[in-house]
Amino acid sequence: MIDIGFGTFCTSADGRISTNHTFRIKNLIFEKVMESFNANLRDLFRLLDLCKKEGIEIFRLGSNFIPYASHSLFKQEWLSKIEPSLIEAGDKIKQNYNIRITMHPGQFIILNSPKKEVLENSLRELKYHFWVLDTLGIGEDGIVIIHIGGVYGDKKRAIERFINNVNENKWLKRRLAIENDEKMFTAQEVLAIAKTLELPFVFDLLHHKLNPSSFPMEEIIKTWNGKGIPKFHLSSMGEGKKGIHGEYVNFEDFIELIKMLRDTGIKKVHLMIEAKQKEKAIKKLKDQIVIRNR
DNA sequence: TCGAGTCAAGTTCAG
DNA sequence: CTGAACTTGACTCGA
Repeated sequence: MIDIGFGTFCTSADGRISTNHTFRIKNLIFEKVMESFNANLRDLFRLLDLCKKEGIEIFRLGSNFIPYASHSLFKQEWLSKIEPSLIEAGDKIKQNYNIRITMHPGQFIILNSPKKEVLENSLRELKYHFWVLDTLGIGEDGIVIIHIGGVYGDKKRAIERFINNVNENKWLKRRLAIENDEKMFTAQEVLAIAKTLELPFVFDLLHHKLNPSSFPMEEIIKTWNGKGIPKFHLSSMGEGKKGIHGEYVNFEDFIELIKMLRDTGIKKVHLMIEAKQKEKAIKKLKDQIVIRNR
């Protein structure tokens, strides 16, 4: 039997608690940053309490935690004013919670873009993510997950660019993890990149089903060697519209992933449940597992 | 107070 | 050519 630690992200199911408070860029001043940051910090602990209560083992911090922190108009000295609160928060997390914290920046982070500016912006954004996790004192398993990026009409070149850009910015390897996406890069392709760069591979079942390929699951698990408990994304298709995350996870999808994992002999995994109903979706899944095992 | 429209950023593809 | 989708909803305005 595989030991499964479930994970949730950014907000509570009712949407009332969020680590993604923000404001409009035209209103960017230090006071607005602090207002959102303080709300995000307060809600982070509310969410960590919720996770503790629900037995959730992994939490994804929202990328808006410090709004516009990587924007060119954001003054870097503001970060040094925020730093003490983050260090304090990190201590509090270590003392009171046993939870893994990760991040997953948005679709704008593209390390294989042919445009110099896009690459630079992406690196700045990733640097901010690393800084947050480092300042909180989060361990090595606090990964930052991204997709490979665009294809630009030549996938081989696009992959080469990704590999070169990571190799030219070696600091990325400390926390970077890569994920297969639902359109462009299959699990098979991401696995090859992960092996070349020695990056952990976060396998996403829904993306794999929309963009299938064949690969040995043991190889995916091997990419996690020394980088924490192997992490997977699990979600189900929303009703009607394709590609959109559903409210809950279909039990069949859960079973499908577990079947893939079972034969590898892995003992423990983290499953990030990407469902709109967040902690409620986890609860429902756990209930179904209990019923199934009865 | 609430629903609708809008929001920093890239890229792709359905329609 | 446009809008919507991915990461995630949150904010803002006007009725």
